[in-house]
Amino acid sequence: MKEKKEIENFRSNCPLSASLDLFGDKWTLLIIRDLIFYKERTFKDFSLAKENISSSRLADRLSKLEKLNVMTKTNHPTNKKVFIYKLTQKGLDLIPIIAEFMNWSYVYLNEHVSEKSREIVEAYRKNPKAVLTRFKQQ
Amino acid sequence: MKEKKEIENFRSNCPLSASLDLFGDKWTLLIIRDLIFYKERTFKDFSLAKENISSSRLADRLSKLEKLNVMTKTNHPTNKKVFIYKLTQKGLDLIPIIAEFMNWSYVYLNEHVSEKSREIVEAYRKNPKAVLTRFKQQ
DNA sequence: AATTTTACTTTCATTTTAGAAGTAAAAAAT
DNA sequence: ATTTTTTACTTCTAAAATGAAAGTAAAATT
Repeated sequence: MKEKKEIENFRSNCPLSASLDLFGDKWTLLIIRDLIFYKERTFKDFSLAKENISSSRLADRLSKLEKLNVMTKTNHPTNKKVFIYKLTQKGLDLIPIIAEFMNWSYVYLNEHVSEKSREIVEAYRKNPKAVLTRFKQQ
Repeated sequence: MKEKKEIENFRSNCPLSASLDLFGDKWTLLIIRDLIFYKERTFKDFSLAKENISSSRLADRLSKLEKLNVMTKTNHPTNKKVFIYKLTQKGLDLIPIIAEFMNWSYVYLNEHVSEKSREIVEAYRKNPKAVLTRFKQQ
C-alpha cells in the first residue's frame, strides 16, 4: 500500500482554508514563482533555485501540481529525457496571490529583499493591473 | 535545550520565499482570517474555528505571530484569565493576500465554498478596493 | 564504449504535526 | 467557603512530513 490519498479532503468550506490545503506550505508557491518568471522550467531548472529544494520534495510537488492541473508536463522537443513544465490558466491565476505576498514582504521585510525583486514590486505598486497582465501573458 | 530558534533565517532574499518562511503553512493565515472577520479573538474562540486546530499548534502560532508583531495580546478588561488578540497594521496588511487566496478558490473550487464566503468574494470581485478598505477598518 | 546528464526514487534520520491528556489559575456556581 | 467549571495554555507520544544523501535507469554526449 504505497498509495497516496487521491481525493482532496478540505478541512472546511472556507475558501482560504481550501486553498491553503492545496498551496499552504513552504515550497509549492516557489515552484509557481519560477514558472511565472521563466515561463518554462525543467526538473533541473527548479532544483537550481536558490532556496535549495530537495529532489524528493520537488518531485512530490510537481506531481501534485500536475494532478491539480495547475501546470502541464510535456516532452522536450529534442531531448527525450527532459520534460517541460508550464503553467495553465489555473496556475497563472495564482499570480495575484504571489504578487500580494511579495508586496507584503516589500513593506515589512524590505531589507531582506533583493534589489531586483524590489524593482518588480515597485512596478506592481505603481500599476498593479499592468504588471499582473504582463506576467499573465504566456 | 528546549529553545526554539529566535532568529528568522530566510531561505533567500526573494520576497515570496521570505513571506512563506513566515506564513507558509496550513494554520497561520487561518488565525489571521479569524481576526479579520471578528476583529478580536481569545484562545478559545480560535480553537472553536471549524478547521479544528489543536491547542498545541494554536499556542505555537499565536506566540509566533505576537513575536512578529502581526498581532497584539492584551488582557481582557474584566477576566484575568482571558487574553484578547487583535491584528496590528502589519497583520491587517495581510488581508490582500487572503482576499486573493479566497478569490482563487472562488474560481476554481467554487462547489467546495460556502454560500456566505461566495458572497464576500463576489463583493470583492465587484469592488476590490471597497471590500479591502472595509475589512482593514478596525 | 565509456562518461555524463537528467529526472527522478529510495532510504533514513530529524522535524513537525495531531490528538489526547494534563495543569494551574481564575471565575462561577453552590 | 468550597467545589466545579472555564480558560489558556503545556506536555506527551505516535504519526506524518521533511531534508539530505545516495541510488537508479534511460538518454545524451564524449
